Amino acid sequence: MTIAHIAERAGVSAPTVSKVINGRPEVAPATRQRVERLLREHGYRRRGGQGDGPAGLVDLVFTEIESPWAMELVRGVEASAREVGAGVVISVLHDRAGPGRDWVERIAARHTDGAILVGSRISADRHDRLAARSIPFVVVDPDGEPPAGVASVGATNWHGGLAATRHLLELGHRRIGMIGGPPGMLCSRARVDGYRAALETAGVPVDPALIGYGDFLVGSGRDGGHELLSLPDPPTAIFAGSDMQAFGVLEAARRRGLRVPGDLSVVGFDDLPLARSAWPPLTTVCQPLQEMAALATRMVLDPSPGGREPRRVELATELVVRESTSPPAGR
Amino acid sequence: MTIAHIAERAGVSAPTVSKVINGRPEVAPATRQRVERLLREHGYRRRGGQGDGPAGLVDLVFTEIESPWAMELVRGVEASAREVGAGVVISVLHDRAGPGRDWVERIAARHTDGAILVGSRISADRHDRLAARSIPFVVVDPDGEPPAGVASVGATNWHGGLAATRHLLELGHRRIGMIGGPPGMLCSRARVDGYRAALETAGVPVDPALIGYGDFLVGSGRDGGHELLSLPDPPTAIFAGSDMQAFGVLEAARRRGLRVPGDLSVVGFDDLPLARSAWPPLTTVCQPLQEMAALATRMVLDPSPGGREPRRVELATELVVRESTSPPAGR
DNA sequence: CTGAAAGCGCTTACAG
DNA sequence: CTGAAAGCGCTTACAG
Repeated sequence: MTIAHIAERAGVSAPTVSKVINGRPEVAPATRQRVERLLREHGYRRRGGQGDGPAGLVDLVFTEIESPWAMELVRGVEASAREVGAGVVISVLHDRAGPGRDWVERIAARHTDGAILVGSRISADRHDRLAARSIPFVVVDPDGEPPAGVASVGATNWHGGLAATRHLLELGHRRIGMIGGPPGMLCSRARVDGYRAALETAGVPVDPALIGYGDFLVGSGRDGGHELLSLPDPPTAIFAGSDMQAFGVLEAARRRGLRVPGDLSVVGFDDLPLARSAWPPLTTVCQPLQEMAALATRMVLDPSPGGREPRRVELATELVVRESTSPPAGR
Repeated sequence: MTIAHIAERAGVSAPTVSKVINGRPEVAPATRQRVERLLREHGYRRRGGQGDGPAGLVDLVFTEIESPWAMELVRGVEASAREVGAGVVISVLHDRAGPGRDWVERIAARHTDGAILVGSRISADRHDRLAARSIPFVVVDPDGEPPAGVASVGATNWHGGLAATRHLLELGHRRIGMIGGPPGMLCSRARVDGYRAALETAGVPVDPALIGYGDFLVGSGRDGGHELLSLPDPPTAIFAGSDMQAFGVLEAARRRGLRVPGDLSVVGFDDLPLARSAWPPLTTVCQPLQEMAALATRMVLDPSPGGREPRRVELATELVVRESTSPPAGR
C-alpha cells in the first residue's frame, strides 16, 4: 500500500497524500479527511525505499519510571516484542497530561508499529493523528477516562481493593487506614472504592480521616503512614495503594517503634518481586503486570485483521497473604 | 554523505556500495574492504528518502533486567537521549555471552545511532560489523576484558570494595564475609579484590571460606548469607557485591533471628533508591549509575569529531554510611 | 489548495 | 565481480 495507491483511491495526486501524512497545512479540510480515512482503512505505512517492511518497533511511554513497578511492565513488553522480533522504545513524559503535540510526528518518523501509553492521558488530537497514520495504540492504567474508541488494559482494581480490605476485616480490624494513589487515576480510585465497599458491606463506617492520597511512591507511603499513625485514634491496619507506598508505611511504623504485624497490619498492591523480600514479607494484592504488558503488546503489534475494534480489558487480581498482616493487638 | 559520494571516492558504482552495506556476498574482498573503510571514515548513514536525518535512536542492551539496578541505568540513558531528541530501544539478551550474529543487522535496519551494552561481552566479529556501519558503541560494566579499541564505562569498583571493607575494619570487625557477583565480571572481581586489599593492609588474614559468589540478585544474597552464617565461626559483618544481595543477606539474618546491625553488620554496593528505605537503612557504596548511563549515552550519540578514539572511563564511588553497620557485638 | 514535473537516495534485474 | 539502466516510494519547488 503506497502513497500512489491511496492517491488513486482518493482521487488526488501523490503529493497531496504526502502533504496530509506530513501534517502540512496547505490541504483543504475535506480532502484531508478523505485521505486520512483511506490511510487508516488501508493501514498505510511509509516505506523508506524498495522493500523496507515494518520497523519492528513498539513505543512504550511512561509518565515516570521511578518505581520498580515500571520495570515489570518493561519486562513484559520486551518479552512479547522479542517474540515477534520487535524492539521496544522507552520514553518518559514526566507529565501525566500525556504526550505533547509533536509526539505522534516523532514516533511516526521512526516508523513505530504501535504505541503503549502507561498511566497518562491521551488527547483526542493525539488519538486522531495516530489513527491517521494507522499506528495502533493501547493505554495501560489510564489517567482519567480515555476518549471513546481507545483500547485499554488494566487489572480488576476494585476487586483487589475489596479483597485486601476484606482480609483485614476478617482478621478483626475495624479501624483500617487507606493510602491511595493519585485520585485522578482510575486504577487508584477503583482501589479506594473497593476499600469503601468492603467496609460498607461489613457495616463498618467509612472515616474520611482514615483515607489519604499520594503518588504510588515510597515517600507518599511514609508521609501518609506518619499522618495516619499520629491520629488520636490511629488505625490498626493500613491498606496502601501500591507496594512502594506499603514500604513507606513499614518505614513509618518502624520509626515509631511499632512492630508489623503485631502493632500494625500492612497490605500493599502490585506484588512486585520485592514484596516477598521485604521485612516482614508483604501481604499484597497481586496484579499480573507482566501479563498486562504482554497483552498490550499483542494488541498493538498483532494485525488481527478481523478484530480491529478497540477493547478494554481488565486482568484478574489476587490477594497474596504473607506475614505483614495479623489480628489486631487487642484480640 | 550518500551512497553516491562513497561510490565516487571508492572508485566504484553506487550499486556496489549498496551491496556492501547490505552484506551481499557477490563483492570482491578488496573492494568490500575499501568501501567499508570509506563508509566508516565518512560516518555514512542510510537516509530513507529526501531528508530523513538520523533516526534518533540509541540501543540499550541488557543481559537481564530483573534488578531495580537496571532501571537506574534506563533512567540515565533515557534522560540524556531525550536531551538530544533521541529515543531509547531496550532489549534483553538473557545471555552474558553478548549479542548474537544477526544483532548488528537488526539494529542497523532500524538505523540506530549508537548502542550501549550492559554487562555483556562483545565479540570481535560484532565489533567489526558495528565499525563497518559506523555505529558507535560503549560497554557498561563489561563481562570480561573487552577487545582492544572498545570504549567502556564503569565505576571505581576496587576503591568501593576497599572503602566498604575498611569501614567494617574501623568499626572493629575482624571476621568479614564477602558475597560477590559473577566472578567473570570485571566490576565484580574488582570489588572482591578491594575487599582483599583492605584486609591485607590491615593485617587481617583472608579466609577463603568467607568469600562466596552469586549473581547480584536477592536470591544469591540470601543463599550466600545463610551459608556464611552457618559457618562454625561465622562472620560478624558481610559485604555484599550489590544492594540486592545485601537485601538477601538482611533476609537471611532475620530468618535466623539475628539483629542488624547488633548481631551482624551489612554493607551493600550500588546505593539504589531502595537502600535508603530498607530496614535498617543500608550502609552501601554509591556508584553513580545515572551518571554512568548519561556518560555512555553522550559517548555514543555525540559525534565529537575530534575525539573519536575509544575511551575507558571509571566514575568515582563513595561510601554512604547508614544504619546497617555498627561495631561487633563483643565490643 | 492542487498536481505535473523534477529530483532524491536507494535497490533490483541483468548484461557483460 | 561489476556497473549502466530502470525503477521504487517519496518529497520539493513551483505554476496555476
